Amino acid sequence: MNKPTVHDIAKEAGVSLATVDRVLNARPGVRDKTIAKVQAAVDRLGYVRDTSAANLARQRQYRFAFVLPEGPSQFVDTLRAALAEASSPLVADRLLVTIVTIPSHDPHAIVRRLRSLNPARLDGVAILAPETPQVRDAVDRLKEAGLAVVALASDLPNSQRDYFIGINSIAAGRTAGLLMGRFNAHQGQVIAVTNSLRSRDSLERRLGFDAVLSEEFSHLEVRPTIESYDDPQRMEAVICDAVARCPDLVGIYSMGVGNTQILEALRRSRVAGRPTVIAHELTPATGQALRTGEVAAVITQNVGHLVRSALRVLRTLSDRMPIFEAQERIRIEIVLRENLP
Amino acid sequence: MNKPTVHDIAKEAGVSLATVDRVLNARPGVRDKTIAKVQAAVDRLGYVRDTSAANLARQRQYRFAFVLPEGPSQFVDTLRAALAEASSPLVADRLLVTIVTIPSHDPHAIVRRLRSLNPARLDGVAILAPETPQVRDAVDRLKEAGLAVVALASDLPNSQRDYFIGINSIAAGRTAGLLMGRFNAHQGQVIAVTNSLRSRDSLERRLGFDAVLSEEFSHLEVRPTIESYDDPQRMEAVICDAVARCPDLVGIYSMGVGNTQILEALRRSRVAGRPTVIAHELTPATGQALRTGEVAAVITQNVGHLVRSALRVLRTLSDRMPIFEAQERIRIEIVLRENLP
DNA sequence: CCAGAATTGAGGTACGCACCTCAGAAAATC
DNA sequence: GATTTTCTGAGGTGCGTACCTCAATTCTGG
Repeated sequence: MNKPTVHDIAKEAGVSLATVDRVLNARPGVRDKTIAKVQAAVDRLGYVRDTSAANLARQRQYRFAFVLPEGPSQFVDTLRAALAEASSPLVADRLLVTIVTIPSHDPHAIVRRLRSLNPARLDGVAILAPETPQVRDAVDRLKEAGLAVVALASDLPNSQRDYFIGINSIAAGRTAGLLMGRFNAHQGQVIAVTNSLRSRDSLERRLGFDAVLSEEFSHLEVRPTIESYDDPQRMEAVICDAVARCPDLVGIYSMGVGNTQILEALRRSRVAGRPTVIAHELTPATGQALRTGEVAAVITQNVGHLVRSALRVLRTLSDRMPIFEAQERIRIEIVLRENLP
Repeated sequence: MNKPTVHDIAKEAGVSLATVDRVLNARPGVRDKTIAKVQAAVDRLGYVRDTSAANLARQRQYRFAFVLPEGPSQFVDTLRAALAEASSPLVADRLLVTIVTIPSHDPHAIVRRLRSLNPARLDGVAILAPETPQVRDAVDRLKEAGLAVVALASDLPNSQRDYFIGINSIAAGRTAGLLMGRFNAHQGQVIAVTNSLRSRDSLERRLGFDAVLSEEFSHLEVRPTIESYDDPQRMEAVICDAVARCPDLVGIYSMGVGNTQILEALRRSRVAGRPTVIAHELTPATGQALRTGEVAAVITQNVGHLVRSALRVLRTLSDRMPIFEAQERIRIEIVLRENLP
């Protein structure tokens, strides 16, 4: 009737509490036959460990670090905000989250920062960093120290990270491509803009975008990617130039950071016929642009889910429990003016 | 350094443990001045009640009922599945969920079922039911019995329900309208199909859909809604008829249940030029249709979030804690072939 | 069969909190 | 100032689990 406890298991299995405890917590010194007896009793009674009591008893603290790039980035800002929001209920849940800021572009500095993390004082790390060999090594070191490591938003596929929390960039690019194609029935040119194609995410988005356009929307011609290299002025100049060069520009695909500058440049250059702008990441700027109609669609991932999922996965990994994949899959969200959150 | 406990509060406030306990649990018999002292100590130390320990101590069980319509509905099926999926971690969290099935269309039977719920054995109820005066009354009765009540997926706006977990139907309809307009640059007719416009959700979706089309896409003409009244054969006949009548049909908007039948009818009637089909609710059938290209877009809500959000809200309400709105807002999701989960 | 090792049992303490009792202190009332 | 009423303190118990110790029992291999 009531929830069975360890005592019930002990009675049911005909062993002592100590043995049940040894089995449940995978402690050594129990014969296989006895383990089986206890397991059977657990199954029969449908015993589930009471996590509240367990956490209380073991004085468990989940100490996680979130490693996020510094610098003005609306995406990272929203991420930080989401993390801050999520952390009020955390305290009550024995979760201790620290945020570690890393420089955006200096791989060595990133690695220094990662090495400065004390694995003895930490149970898990969530990392949002560009993939470089140095970062991979640093991640592997954390893994070897026994920490749970998840990649956040941007995957580190060749590292030992336990899990990736985020969306598939190629699929995100394909989604953008599909929208661009469906939104533009007539032929014309599309330009794609990013901060830098060295970023794997931008590259993959572009790959997906191009693939869909060439498979299905051959009436649209995609120009080579314009890179701005973190320079707002350059961004503006290059965009104005490209716009001028394209006689029948129908679409602009903004693949990464710098949405604000792109929008600014567009406002100044006064393109005729209002090209379809599709951007990534829902931020205050892109949200506002959706409202005014300057941006037709935003492809994004819900940062709230991102953060909560990362916390759940880190906790599950720390407990060495199986991860419930379906719940952790972050969806590629399409935001239009009418379904702004 | 460490998390402060009630003992720390007692020391800090210069009172006994018993008094701290009285204040924290709002028990009577404490002078205002003393309450203030304890509050001050709580604030100063940043004390947060350890919910694990608290729940353990008070033997708390959250007993919730989910009231869901019976009958073959892919949406409700996925909802049930999501609920089943969500409930394995629940047991460990002192959550006890029962599912109550109600007939879809008989308001009196629904009410009988709702009345049969024993408020003494329940802490909260999540209800997915069509809004009728009888249902409203039943909800109000539950509220008066002290239960937490949330409306699931479909709101019960004029009842005393504490919260609505779901998406705004008008906005969902507007989103569908915007997509329909953007996907079809040329003029033509659009037909809208639903099971019944008596359902408030369908009605509101239609309102939103029409509003956007008439505001922005006047080149599209929306025909009066086709209703099928739960009859697959009728649905097919009516659709075939409508398709035949529309010389330049460019879009079909499926507002509610019956997506499978609509698709079936379309396959048979072999409409020329492949109209843009936009449907609601992501189910196995609509997902498959997205893959094959028969459906251009699906407007949906994530049932997993729906269920988890409902559970969170019910628990929060039972604890008489404030709800963190931003986290509970369910997004209107647009699913295309490329961002299928 | 016996020594040594491996396994098991009995019991305890602790975690942080809820809830209870009862005595004693402080305040309010007359 | 005496008496009632209202507050407060000290202490205890229990929730379900983790983790520890020590003794008792069972199992091995020789």
